[in-house]
Amino acid sequence: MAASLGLGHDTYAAAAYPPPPASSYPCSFPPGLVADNDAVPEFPPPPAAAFHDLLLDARAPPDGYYHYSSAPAVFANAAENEMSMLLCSGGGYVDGDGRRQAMAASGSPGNAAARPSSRIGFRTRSEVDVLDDGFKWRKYGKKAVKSSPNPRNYYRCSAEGCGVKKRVERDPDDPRYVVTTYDGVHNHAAPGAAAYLLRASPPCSSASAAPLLAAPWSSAPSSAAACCSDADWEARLHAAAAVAAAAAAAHSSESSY
DNA sequence: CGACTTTGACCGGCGC
DNA sequence: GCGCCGGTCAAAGTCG
Repeated sequence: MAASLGLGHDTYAAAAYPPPPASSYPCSFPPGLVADNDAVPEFPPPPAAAFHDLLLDARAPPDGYYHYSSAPAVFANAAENEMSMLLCSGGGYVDGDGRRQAMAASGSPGNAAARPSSRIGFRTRSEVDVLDDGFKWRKYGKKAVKSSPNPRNYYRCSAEGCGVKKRVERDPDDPRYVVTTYDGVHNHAAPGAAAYLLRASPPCSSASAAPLLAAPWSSAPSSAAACCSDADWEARLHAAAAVAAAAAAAHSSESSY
């Protein structure tokens, strides 16, 4: 695995931001999830990292332009599923050549005034390209990109008035992985698979995002183990990722603008 | 027949 | 100014 995580052209320069102290992670990974040491050797896994708290840790940079969360990456393995996650908000990212790029916005790429407030990328090992995250998406474009042999697909949330977009592509370095990048924040509830995740508050999180971040592992370990088959777990993990991403983005926007 | 996907064209930003 | 590139549009095709 390279020093930075390959997300197609939009390689997130995670190495530029050191991990926060262990004390920033007051909670535990959910049952069955472990940090993936091999994926990012320069980021030793926090000893006790809360998935949702990491997601909530996005903050706007001082210059309002570009940053990574102080918890730049979350890695998880569960049975046959692996997922890694990166947060980015504030409207910019660093491409594969290390150049700082403006966030493209709908209808006006690079327009700082119109750019979305957040972008969050997931890297998930999956045989299917499009993960069911509980939201309904409409594909609006497909593009071969120079940085990857695999095409990049563009989706928009089908909900009326919701401008959330996502890009999906196979990792050029490892086609077993799907890289999904979300732009924006849903302004509506998840109509499908993610809905069942919206339950009791997690043990520690911000009040604003708590309802969205209540993942399966937020309940007692015994009940979590009892309700999750491998397939169920994978589905929940995917859905939780999307829900958490939306919440993290919302939190980032609330605290930054 | 409506919703969705496909795909080539188009647009704007960026580097040279 | 020009060409490259990523992102989006929109017409045509497909599907249930």
